[in-house]
Formats: sequence, structure tokens, C-alpha cells
Amino acid sequence: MRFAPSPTGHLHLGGARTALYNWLLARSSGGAFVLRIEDTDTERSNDAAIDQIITSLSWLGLDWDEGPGVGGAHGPYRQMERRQLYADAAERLLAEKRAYRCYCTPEELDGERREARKREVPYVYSGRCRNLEASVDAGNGGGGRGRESVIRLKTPSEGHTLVHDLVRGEVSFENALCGDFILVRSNGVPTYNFAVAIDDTAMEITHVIRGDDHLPNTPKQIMVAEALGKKPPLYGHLPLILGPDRAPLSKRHGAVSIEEFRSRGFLREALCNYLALLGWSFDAESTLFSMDELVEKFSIERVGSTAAAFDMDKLLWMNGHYIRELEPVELAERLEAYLPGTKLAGLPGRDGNPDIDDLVPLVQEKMKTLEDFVELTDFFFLPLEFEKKALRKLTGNDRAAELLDAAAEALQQVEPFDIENIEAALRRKADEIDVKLGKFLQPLRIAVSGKTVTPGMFETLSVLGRDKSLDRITNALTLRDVGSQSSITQDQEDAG
RNA sequence: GGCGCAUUCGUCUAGUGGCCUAGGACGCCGGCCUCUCACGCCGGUAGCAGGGGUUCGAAUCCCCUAUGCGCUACCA
Repeated sequence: MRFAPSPTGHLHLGGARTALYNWLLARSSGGAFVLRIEDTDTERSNDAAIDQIITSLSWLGLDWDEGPGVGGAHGPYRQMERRQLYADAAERLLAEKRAYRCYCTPEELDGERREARKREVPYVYSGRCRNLEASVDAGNGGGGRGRESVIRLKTPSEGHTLVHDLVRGEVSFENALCGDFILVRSNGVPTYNFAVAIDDTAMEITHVIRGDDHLPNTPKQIMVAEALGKKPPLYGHLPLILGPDRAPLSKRHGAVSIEEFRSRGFLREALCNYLALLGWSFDAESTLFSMDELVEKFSIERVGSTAAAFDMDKLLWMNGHYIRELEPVELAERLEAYLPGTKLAGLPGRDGNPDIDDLVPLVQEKMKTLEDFVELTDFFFLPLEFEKKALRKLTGNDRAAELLDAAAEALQQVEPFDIENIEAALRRKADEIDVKLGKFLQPLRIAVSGKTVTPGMFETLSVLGRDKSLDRITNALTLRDVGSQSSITQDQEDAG
């Protein structure tokens, strides 16, 4: 099995799914997963993209048995480093008269294409140069001197080429419509179809699982393999991934690169599970699969053939599920790695701030992404900032001052200042002044956090500590005394 | 235009001629739980693209139409 990305950008969702399926197939069948970089598009390929892709694959946990960084028996694993191989193959094909040099210029070909278009007839290369070799090519030192040439494969002009596709079944292509396609460009660089076919056979690739868009290329690759006297691999073509609007997924749909999902706080296990399900299913019931279960249960036969739309809501749900499933210490570790890129960078554990471990139990079940941790807990670390809505609720509440006073009074007595005692004290106080707990806690929540939504109040207060809690209550009280719109913005600036 | 692929709830899908009054998951709606929000639990909403066949019987097989997508490069 192989995954062979072209390094022209980030690893995106579609590529990741392709990689995942290849990897699963390899892992579940005891085969090798090989990573090969297809960089024959010299215009668009670049090294930064290769690094990026490798980083993303590693992050997903899709390790390769052969490829960049690990080597292997079939290297090198970058096509541009395999050029001698392609050149040799081209030479051989030329010598065996299975291929020939073509001297048609791009302009001439364009003309042919336009002509075909005009006559509403399918365009196929005319094969004009097919029988030139005797007269021109064989001449001294190559008669084509002075004029650039490409190398084309002689393809059958009749019959069909069958692709036994692992996910679609048998697909038939008419040879007459194929034409003698180009193997080697005039600049000496092999085309995709040529390089791929050579590499797949040379690397002893048995299964090629790739995007749908390659299906029409497949007969060409089979022809190359056969011309070379090699057996082509088995192919399976995955339908592409669509955006929510059912147009092919692209940047304008928002996050599409794996790197982006990572930085937005998604977990690799959620991404892999979700991606696995986007086009594959195990049975009528199951949706949650660990990596081990995927390896155990994945099979190419159960890959569907219809294009699937990406659904962020489902991914978010799944990500939340995996976050909840993590051991708290494990979640803390992930956050440890994640937080440095956020506004909380360096804050946890410093200057009397709470540790990540202190907060994980408070927010674990509320998080859908690691990113959520930041919004959920920022008020523990940063100067208090009131959300607009929260401020409105607080200033609009006639009893707020009274309730806050009562809360402060209750909290003063608590000793030790822990969850149980805080809860007991506050419940008692609420009882005493005869207000429902919810009514009592809500102004307190806003005063202490600036938000209408927070982790449990007792836990929050205990982590925040008595001093900070009381300070914030006091501050909220003054804020209420001032009360006007203009001073609200003033306070926000002070807070920030 | 040609060639190819596809079409089951809004979304991901189960389904391979009778088990389908079409199942699960996300979402959505309602309820329970509850200090807010979530989580969890319970319940509900919603679908076989259309038309012809074949068959005692079709989501499942065949044909046509429609729609979407891919390819049609000296891109991959």
C-alpha cells in the first residue's frame, strides 16, 4: 500500500483520509505502508510542503514503513530523485519501439485540440509522429536536433482497458479515446502517469488506494505497466470529500488542512475516527472506533462509492467524546502541548495561578476542542473582562448587590476553603435569605468570571481562592454602583 | 461535447429480492437531571431523485431521464 502525495500544499482532509485508508489497509493486512513524494510538477512542488505533510501524517499517527526519513528497500522515495529510473524505462520503451519521440509543438497540438472542439469530436492525439522514427529519429545523433521532442507511448487504437476497481468494481475505458499520451516532457521530466506506473511496479506496490480523480488515469498507468512487462497493482478509488454545500471541499469551506484542525484543538483520534467513517462503515450500529479497532475492522470492501459531505458538527461531537474519554492526566498533557500557542501561554502554574490539572476536572466534559479550554478558563488567569451579556444581566438585576453581599459574607466564613465547605456555606446562605440556589449563584458567577457560563460554581471558587473571589465580588459591587453605560466601557478597559 | 463515476432522513451511513411499517449516528425539537452551560438519559422529527420495466414480491435487478461530480494538459 502506498500514499503518494504531491507536495504542493498542506495535507488536507481528503489526502488525510486517503493516507488513513492506505495505512489501515497496510496495518490490518500486515503489509507495508510506503510514503512516496510525487514532486514531478517542478512548478508547484516545494520542500516546505513536504515537511508540512510529513508533520501532519506523523501527528495523525500514520507512520510509514518505507519513505522519507525511514528509508526502505525501494528508495529513493522522491520522484525527482528517481529520474534515472524513468529515463532508463523511457530508453527501453523507445528501443523496443513501444514508444516514440514526438516533435509536435504545443502550438500545433493546441490547434488540433481547437479543431476537434470546433467539430464537436473528441480530441485524441493524431499520432502524427508515430512512424517518424526511421526517417528522423534514427538519423545521426537524433534527427530531431534543434527541435524539442516529447516521448509518447504507443497505445492500442481499439479495444477496451478494464480497471478492476476495489471500490467500484469493473470499469471499462475505450482505448480509441486514449491516444498516444506523453511519457516524458520536452524538458526530460516524466509525466505523472509515467512516473507513477514505473514507481508502483518498481516499489512492488500491491494496492493503490487514492482519490476518485485518478480513476481516468488508471488505464494509462496500466498501459505503461504492461508496456514495461510488469503487472499493475490493484486499484481502489475513493470518492472525494464534499463541503457542506456539496461542492468539492476547498479552502473557502474553512478549515481543510490537518494542520489547521490540530491548531484548532482537535484530537488525532477524533479526526481519524471521523475520517474513517467518511466513506467507510463497519455495520449498521457502530460509530466509535479506536485506532486499534479500526485496524482490526477496516476493510476495503466496505468502503462506499458515493461522495461524502464533511460535517463539522459531527466532528465536534466526536472530538468532545474523545476529550471526555481521555484520562484527566492525559488531557492535561495534551493541553500542556497545546496551550503555548494560545493567549494562556505560560500562565498556568505561574504566580499563584492554578495548574492545568486543577482545571481539567472542571471543564473536561464541557470541551469540544482543546481550544475551548482557553475560553472556559481564561478568567482564572487574565484580568477580569465582562462579556456584554453578562454585564447586562448583572447590572439589570435589582437584587444583585444584595445577593453578592450575602455571598461574600458566606465565603468569608468558609474554612477550609474547599469545594465541600463552599457548597455547604452557599447553600446554607441561599436557604437563609430564601432564594433559589440558581438565582443566588448567577450574579456571583458573573462577578467572579465575567461570564454567564462557567464550570460549577463551587469548584470554580475553590480553584480561584478566597482572596481573588472576594476581590472580584467587591469589584462587581462598585461596578454596579457606577452603573452607567459609559463607565462600563471604562471598567472593561481597566480590566483589560 | 466526449468518456467515466455517483444518487437511502439536513449530514454520515446500514441495507445485496420477502426479516423494511427502511435501522444507527450527528444535527434539530421536546422532556428528565441540574447552580449556568455542557455531559448523561428518555422520547420525537425526517429519507429510498423521477419514470418505465422484470418479479407473486424491489431501496435492492434492467432501461431511460434528471441532477451532481471527476477527467478530457508537456498538473498531480
